[in-house]
Amino acid sequence: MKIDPSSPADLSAQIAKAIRDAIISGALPVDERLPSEAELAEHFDVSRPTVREALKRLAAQSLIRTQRGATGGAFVNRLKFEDAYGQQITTSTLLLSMNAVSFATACEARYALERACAPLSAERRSADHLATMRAEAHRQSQPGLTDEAFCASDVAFHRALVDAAGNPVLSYQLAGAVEAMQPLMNMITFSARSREKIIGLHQMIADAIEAQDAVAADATLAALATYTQELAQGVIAARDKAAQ
Amino acid sequence: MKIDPSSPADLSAQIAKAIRDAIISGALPVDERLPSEAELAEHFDVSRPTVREALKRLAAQSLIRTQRGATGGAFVNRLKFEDAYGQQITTSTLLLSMNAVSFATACEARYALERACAPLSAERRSADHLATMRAEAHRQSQPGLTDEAFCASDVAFHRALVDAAGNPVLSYQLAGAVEAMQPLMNMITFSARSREKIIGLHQMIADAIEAQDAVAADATLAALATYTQELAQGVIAARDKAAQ
DNA sequence: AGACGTTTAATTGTCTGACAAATGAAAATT
DNA sequence: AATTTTCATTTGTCAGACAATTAAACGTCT
Repeated sequence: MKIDPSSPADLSAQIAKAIRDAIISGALPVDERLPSEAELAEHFDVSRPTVREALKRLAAQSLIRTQRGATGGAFVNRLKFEDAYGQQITTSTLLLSMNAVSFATACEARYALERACAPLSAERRSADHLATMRAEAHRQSQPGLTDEAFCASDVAFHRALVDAAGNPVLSYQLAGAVEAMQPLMNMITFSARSREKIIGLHQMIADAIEAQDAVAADATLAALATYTQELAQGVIAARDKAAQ
Repeated sequence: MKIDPSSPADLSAQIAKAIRDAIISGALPVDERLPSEAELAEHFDVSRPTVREALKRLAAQSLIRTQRGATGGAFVNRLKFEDAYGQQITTSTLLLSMNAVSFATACEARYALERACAPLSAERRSADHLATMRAEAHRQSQPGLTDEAFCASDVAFHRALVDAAGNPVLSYQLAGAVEAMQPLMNMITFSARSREKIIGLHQMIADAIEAQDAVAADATLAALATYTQELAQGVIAARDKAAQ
């Protein structure tokens, strides 16, 4: 293969793209061993450091893994949902923080997505997921909980709700949406009363899921979305007032 | 700063993580210039190639951009929705193809997500988005269209439907779900009759969105989901039969 | 012959030093 | 003052070397 040396892009970026395309197209199947760095360098007519930079780019996307030793090398990595979660969360978090995405926009997206899988969760919920939801709701009611811990438990609750749908693709898609919201949620100071109301809604959601009542679950999620927006608006209004 | 040389992880991975954490935490704001490669090498007590491998990892995630020249260097990149789309699509596509995700699972996730934003699309649709949907529906009715072109137009139609919700976070989340489905959809051979039915449903969706009728849009999307699953089941059944 | 230690070859990880290319700033020239 | 030239800085690339790791091949002893 040849690489265009007159292209404006870095050689390592071009090589990474070539290998990435081969992986996506299926030309390089999972667990296939790539040629050694020395062979790749000769093949693309570049030096080994350049090849290594390309491989590191792919490793950063979890597309390959490397192993040292006699039978080592770079192998096409089976992308796990777990790996994809991490990347999704990093990307989503940065997208929200770097693009001045409003709380309202992010919150709307989050609850729209959650409501999408609520009917499926109601239909398929296992005892495990229900137990997790109950446990988190109970944790949230404990006194002395910091706002951060409350938010973390909130994320765990909603994560269980989403996982209950039993669709890994949905879980993966929503992981970013829910977890990326946490830094924004952490800005909210929860009063005892607002916590009480949220916990009450959480319990209602758990009840609806347990009863396999999709309509009730959807309605309660909608109420939670509305209430969360109200809380945030209060915080924003107070902050704006203080800024004056 | 110091890097643990006894850690099992590569030095470049550790350095990349340190810088990535600094970006995520906000310690390194957008457009901030990182120290030069030579300075980073001295700072982390490693060689320049090692620093470069770390920077390439970050560049692969669009976290930094680099520029040559006197005032060049590596800068913290403002992550654009556009960049995030690309990564999302790549990741989602590979997740589906590498993990033997069934068509049913992927399809369910896709339509669940789409139905989540249909009410918002109905409420906020602009003339632009409606025009795109109409144009794609019309393109789909043209004779002589290959299955691939039909699928591509299908993606464009649904993309417009999602974008009509006017929520960039939702658009970003759904881009992966919809586009990653395309390779799976391309496996389906569309008969003239099935195309006709799909186009009819598309037109009904466009009508509902235009009329701002969220309920009708949701119902039609549900019908489309069911029909798509039926088509796929037919293909799978035929394939299994041929395999015997 | 079989179990166990040793050597060896292959491969990635890291370092050093060097040069090319780009680029903006400073200096020189018109 | 405007333009050109020079220069310093920084990234991009290369060549070569050595260390670390690993599994297979080889020998040795029982």
